[in-house]
Amino acid sequence: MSNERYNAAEREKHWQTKWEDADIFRATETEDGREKCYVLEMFPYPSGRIHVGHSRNYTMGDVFARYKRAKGFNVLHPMGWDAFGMPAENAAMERKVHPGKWTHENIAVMREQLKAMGLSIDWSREFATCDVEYYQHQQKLFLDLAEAGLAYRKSSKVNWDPVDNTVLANEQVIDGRGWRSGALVEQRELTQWFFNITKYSDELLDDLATLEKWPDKVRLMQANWIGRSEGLSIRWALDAKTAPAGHSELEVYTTRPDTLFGASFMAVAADHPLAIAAAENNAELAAFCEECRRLGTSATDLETAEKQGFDTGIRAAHPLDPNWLLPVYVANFVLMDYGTGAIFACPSGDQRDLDFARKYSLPVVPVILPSDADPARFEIDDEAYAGDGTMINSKFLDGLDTKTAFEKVTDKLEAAKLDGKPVGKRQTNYRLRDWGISRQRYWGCPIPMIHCADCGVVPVPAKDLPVKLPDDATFDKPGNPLDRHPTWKDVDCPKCGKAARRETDTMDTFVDSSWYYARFAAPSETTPVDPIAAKYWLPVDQYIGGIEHAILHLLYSRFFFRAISDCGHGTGGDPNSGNRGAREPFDALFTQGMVTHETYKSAKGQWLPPTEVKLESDGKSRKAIHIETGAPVSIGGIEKMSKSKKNVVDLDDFISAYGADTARWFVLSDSPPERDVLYTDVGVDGAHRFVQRVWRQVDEIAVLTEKNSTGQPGSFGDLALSLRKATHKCLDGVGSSIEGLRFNVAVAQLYELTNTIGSTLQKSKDGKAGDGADWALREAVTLLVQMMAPMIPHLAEECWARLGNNTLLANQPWPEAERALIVDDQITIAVQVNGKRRGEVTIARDADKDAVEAAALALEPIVRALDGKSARKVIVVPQRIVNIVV
RNA sequence: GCGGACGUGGUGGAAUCGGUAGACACACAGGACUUAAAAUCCUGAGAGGGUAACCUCGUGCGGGUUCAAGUCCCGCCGUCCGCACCA
Repeated sequence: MSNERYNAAEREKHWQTKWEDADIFRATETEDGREKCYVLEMFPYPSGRIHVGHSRNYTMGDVFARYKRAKGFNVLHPMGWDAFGMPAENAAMERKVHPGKWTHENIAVMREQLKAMGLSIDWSREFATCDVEYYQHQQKLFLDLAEAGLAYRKSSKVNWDPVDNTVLANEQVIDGRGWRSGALVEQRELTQWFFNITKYSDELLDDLATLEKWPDKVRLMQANWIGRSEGLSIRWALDAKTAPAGHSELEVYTTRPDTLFGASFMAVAADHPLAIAAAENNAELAAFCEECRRLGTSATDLETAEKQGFDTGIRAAHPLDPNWLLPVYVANFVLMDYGTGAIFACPSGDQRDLDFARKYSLPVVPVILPSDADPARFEIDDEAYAGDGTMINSKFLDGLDTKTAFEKVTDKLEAAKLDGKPVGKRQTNYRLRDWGISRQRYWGCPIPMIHCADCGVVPVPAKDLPVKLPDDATFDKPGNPLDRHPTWKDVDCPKCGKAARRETDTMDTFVDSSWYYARFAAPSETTPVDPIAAKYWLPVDQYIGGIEHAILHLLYSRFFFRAISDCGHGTGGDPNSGNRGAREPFDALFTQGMVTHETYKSAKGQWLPPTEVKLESDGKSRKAIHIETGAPVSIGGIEKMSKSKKNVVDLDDFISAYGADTARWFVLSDSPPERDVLYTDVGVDGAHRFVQRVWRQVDEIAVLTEKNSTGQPGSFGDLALSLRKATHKCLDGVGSSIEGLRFNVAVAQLYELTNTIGSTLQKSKDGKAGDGADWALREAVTLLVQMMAPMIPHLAEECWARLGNNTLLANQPWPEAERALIVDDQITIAVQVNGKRRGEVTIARDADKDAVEAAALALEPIVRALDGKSARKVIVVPQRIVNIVV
């Protein structure tokens, strides 16, 4: 017995080189007879280094890709870099390093880290979105979208830092102040580029139903995000005595016209034209509107802020009762972006309206009676009732149900006239807004447009692409480096030839990630998306990434792929014919959980990395001290591994200590993949022990069986047979677990088989194993190694070789389980009395109900539990359970 | 604030369709091997009661549906994710 320890560091490198030399992970260009399978993990932002937290996503994708390859699929498993973005520009400002240099250095490090994990990636297709070879195509896509009217300019709000004179991202606004300057942030209007995603609202919503391999929760979140609603727009006449000049009506959108008799006030956004007009000669109101603008642009801030309003003094006439005048407020919770930027409020039916009404002592009239409420006693206290019911206090609607009332009011208001036009109009509304893609930053894809004083906005002619980022930009101060570059924006107008200026906005990085998966199909093509390759490879068969992308990235990608397809860049469909090609980019989606880790803080409140902390335990409580200073360290909460909290375990450190296989095994073990997994040293030790244990086991069995490795014996003893059954059941189970991405279950099944092999091996060594045991052992470890191969591929190769094979395991087909060994003729099912388990019966698998019932009733514990009483009813679910009801 | 999810032993979790709750692992305890330790191997264990056979309770909390609920429904509590310029 050799029994040497498996040297992961050395052997992993060895097998990675073998795979690379054999070039086995390179995908074919197109069709090769096999069924295709495109496996993709959301590509990383090159932030610096890869930590164990990142590695989980890639490991999962890799297990799936390797498994599918073994199952005979033509697998495409590429990798690239989502390489534009703010951190590079921040690094440039802080460390005086060019964003491109910083990014490419990070990529170089991270590429090596990913390679050290032994991923089955086709590296020949790698690209970074910040390279002109990629973004030039994105510029072409932009031009085509603009041509098709899908990219356009309009005014919208940004967070403005008045000290740094720069636009801030939402995450750069902390408690209403700029993160660098500390200045109070204000909203400012800028003309910016937008993609017309709302044109696709209905398609994006309706097609969610076809995404059967997406998690329901993601589909639901997207549906709510799009937020299609059927409602009514209503024009309210303004009281001429109180309205500002030129304003005679106020249009609101509502999904609940049935509650119109519960209306108690109107509210408009601070930027609503009526608010602006009213503020002109009302300084207090103007100040209030200014205050609303100071909240910045983030929805979280706007909606969690205390509800505040200001009475404009304007009064609006109720559309169903011209003598009923309602006050018009400016309210900080009404958003200009949604509907018409104005609402009528029914406090009894909407919590936000109710809170507001209570605060400003406005009337609260209940108009809907819940079906289970007592009409005499029903009243609204501090909880609004938004559900359905019977109309009350609503004149001609009284007694109707909510839906009928909706129809009746709607019909009436559609027929009613104000200034000769209908008061009400049925309208489908969406919460989804067009996608603003302009960023006033350097490190992004330049928008290929030119501003000419005479010709207006002129697209850069396709022949003049790419519009390259200048290398000699300066990053010493805030603001847009493209805008202040001395010469870059100077260009001649392509139309009239006069001096003009380039667009200095760059694109949102979400644009980069909205089509990269299509580029992977043919990453060197001269057109953005090669229709032949795309038609073959798309859609992505299995997409894997974090749940945090459930809405934006995935929705943008679904939109962008449709939009570019409709401009002729998709999978070869013809937008004008019935065949529009593939519409959805991702056929199956899996959202994986994060790797979490404890956090540590010094007495001064600084985050400390785990490497600088020593943990001590006296069995009951745990203490942490700072290794260098010996100072006490407070142990904080368990949070997602992130650079900012420093609770990361570097992948290089991990691999040099334990090897890539241990890392892979660890992140797959225990936690279900869609849930978070907690990183602990003891958990890692456990994973590492397993890797070593498998190696020992294979080594021992190889030694034990190499002398007598004869053909399959004619008969097997009980022990050999039960090992064979365990092995083939495991094979069946692991296959379907990987297929269903239930990696933690696959891991448990492999542990179980290893345990069975271990005990059989022990008996064999003791000479008590009986007929065929050695052969069964060899079969078991051989299949074990093949099953482990997708998860811990290096060790599997090593074991494969140790078992005498001179082929690469990565090229072997997935083994087939023997059906006869999987199905038992005898099964054990539980027997309950009144739902409580009182015994179990072992019976032929195909026994009929009567036989099962008879056997169950004859069981000694059942007879005892029945205690002479006769069964009232016996429920027999074949192959599942017997329940005797007395 | 709005939208979405999750909650099972000391710990991570399993239970694929409403059908034996706690697979598998970690930690722990006892034993074997060893001069000793490490490593390895074996055994034990949800809680409570009982010499034992066995009994009772038990999947965040409170209700409900069902022969049967971790699983379905209603309400509550807690944690996490997203909210449009972080990626």
